[in-house]
Amino acid sequence: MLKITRKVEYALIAVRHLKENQGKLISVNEISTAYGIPREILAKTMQQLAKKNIVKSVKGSHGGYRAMVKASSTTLNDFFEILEGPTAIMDCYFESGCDHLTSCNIRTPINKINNSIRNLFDKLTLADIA
Amino acid sequence: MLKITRKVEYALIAVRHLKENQGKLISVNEISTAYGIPREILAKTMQQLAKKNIVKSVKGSHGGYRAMVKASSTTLNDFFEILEGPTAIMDCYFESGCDHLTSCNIRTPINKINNSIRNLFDKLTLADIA
DNA sequence: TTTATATACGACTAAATTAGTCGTAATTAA
DNA sequence: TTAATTACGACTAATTTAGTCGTATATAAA
Repeated sequence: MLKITRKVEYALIAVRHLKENQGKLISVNEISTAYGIPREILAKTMQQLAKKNIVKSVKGSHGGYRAMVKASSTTLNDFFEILEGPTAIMDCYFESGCDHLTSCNIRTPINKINNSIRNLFDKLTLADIA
Repeated sequence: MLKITRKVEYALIAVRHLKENQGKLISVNEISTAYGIPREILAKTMQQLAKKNIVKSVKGSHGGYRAMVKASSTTLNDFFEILEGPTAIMDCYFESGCDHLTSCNIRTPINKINNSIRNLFDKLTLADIA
């Protein structure tokens, strides 16, 4: 439990790699072979990041990705949300479909913990990792 | 991602319930019906907690569980570890079987984040939740 | 204009984790 | 003896995560 997904892991590795090669265009192939990441997964992940302007995509032969400014300034919370949706240690933080809300005796403290974690990830940016 | 399991959720609810009924013996049945928790899962979870002296079990008819001192003083980190093993946002924090450690470019910052989370859960005890 | 190398995107399958069930034994109050 | 309970392990189901495949589109270079 409390794990990040491989998708997020791959994305962090890729963003870091792009930043280590500022300006250059880097293909998904290059990153996937360098770090042993399945190519198709990484490709789709990069597409998600490109849509949110974390990276810039260039199509065609000799195409690839490069890091954009947001690849440093984006908070981990925002980054995680782009790839996996809102971060919450329990669904009831965001969703409403819980049958037991009236009887639930831990919702308030759990939400406080969730706020603490979100606060932590709000203070960290991709610059701190990648 | 970054979710706690239902098992942990059920355990927190149960511990809190026991503490709200200090001294009384409460059966698994009572808790599972009160909160809509599957009985067998809760039963096994309580057994794990009893082994670690978070709660005390009393067998036989009119048996049940009661909260022990540790039901307040245990940190969330320890509590999570009892039920789900060590907390880490990525396996490489504890496990060694990663093929890509030499090429991995995010291990150090990921470990720092992990330390931050563990530090957060070390400062919180069951008294803060349950 | 053809070819090779890319990104873009959706449908699909496989693997792993989490959640839940079932059966049986042991304990103890009534 | 019976009913209510904890103890424990094997099993199945559901969900989530991980990974694959097929096809379309774009573009540099031969």
